[in-house]
Amino acid sequence: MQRLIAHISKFVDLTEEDKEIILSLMQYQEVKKKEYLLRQDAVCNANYFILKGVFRKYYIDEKGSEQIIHFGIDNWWITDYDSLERRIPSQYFIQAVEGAEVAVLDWRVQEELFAKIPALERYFRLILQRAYAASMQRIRYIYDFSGEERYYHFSNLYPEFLQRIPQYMVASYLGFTPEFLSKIRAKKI
Amino acid sequence: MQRLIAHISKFVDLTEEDKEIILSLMQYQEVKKKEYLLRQDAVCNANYFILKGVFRKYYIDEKGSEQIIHFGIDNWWITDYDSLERRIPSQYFIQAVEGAEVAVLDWRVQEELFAKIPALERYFRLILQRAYAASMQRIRYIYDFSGEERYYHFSNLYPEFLQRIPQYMVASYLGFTPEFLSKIRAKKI
DNA sequence: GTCTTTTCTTGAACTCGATTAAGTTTTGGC
DNA sequence: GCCAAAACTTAATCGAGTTCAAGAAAAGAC
Repeated sequence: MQRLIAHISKFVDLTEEDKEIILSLMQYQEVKKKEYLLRQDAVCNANYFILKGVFRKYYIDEKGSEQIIHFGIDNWWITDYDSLERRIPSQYFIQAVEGAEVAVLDWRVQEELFAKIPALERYFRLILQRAYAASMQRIRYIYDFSGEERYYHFSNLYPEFLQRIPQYMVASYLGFTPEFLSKIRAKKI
Repeated sequence: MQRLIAHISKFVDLTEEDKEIILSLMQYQEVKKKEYLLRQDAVCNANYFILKGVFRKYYIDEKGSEQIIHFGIDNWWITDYDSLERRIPSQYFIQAVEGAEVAVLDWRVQEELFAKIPALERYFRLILQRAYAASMQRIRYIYDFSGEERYYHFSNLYPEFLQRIPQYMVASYLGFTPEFLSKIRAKKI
């Protein structure tokens, strides 16, 4: 849980008392591989800080196949903000790709925490700015580069990550079929 | 400027004094067609609330052509948060598509405003959540639907908007060529 | 009003990546 | 260690959308 405190401290100043309040109001939770933090049609009840592990956020598209829109890794928050804040059913699944540990911030506790520590409201504003910018960047990659280029870019940026998750998930995240990914890899070797 | 106050009030409670502070610290500005609020390589200095008009946020891609990643319309904020917050050169242009009016929140004033009115920090957190969710939704559309489907979806959602902006901008936003858009339209009629 | 610039259209050739339908390899449960 | 399930590969065919090039129409400028 110290990783969470360290992360928040990179963005805003916390007193010792603040840190204790945060630790007392958030839950540590272990998540097994393939376990879900959120399922489609359920209302999202918490924001999760990933202490360790990998999560994927996906939905079932028109054709009935899984489409990954986001990977959550160490030191990122993962949730469906739209469902969480507006208390509406989510369109997404959030599932552990490998065994993981998270810090859980329940939505009812969140308000209490913001009231006690206003700096946290700022922290989340900054986190969201970062997430939003990353999402814009993602759209850029989709538009600017071919599937092959996106794959090389991704594998250069996260080489170790590529080893940890199944290829069909990478293909889904990058927006093409597993068959096409096979073809790209065959070309290279 | 009352539209801005009305908008903020939809998300958080403001006292009369708060409203006065906001109005006193923000600038009203008229923007002519084709004028820029931000250019690539410049550091973004403000967040703009669109009172009236349409803006496009775009960049120059690898091949040297303009790629629109976002349209800003009435009652939305538009800026490059990454550049604004981290004080780094922007990758984007923000340009008025038609004559417009904006409320300007300078980055130096922003901190002052947050200090005086903590509710605003919350307001921007909520705005960003919404923008982030919209961006995710955008990625979904790109992955799930064909160019033709995206066009019909867009034209059903914003029929009047379609009349106001050149078609090549719509094509760029939807992620295909103007030629292809022409073909889609030819089919329909 | 005419002239220039901007925007839109049309058609032919081409390409990236999807689809389908095998077969192969790897992983995990017991 | 064995078997089933999950993950990956290969190859042929097909289609959505690009590219290039040229011309038509619309919108500003003076």
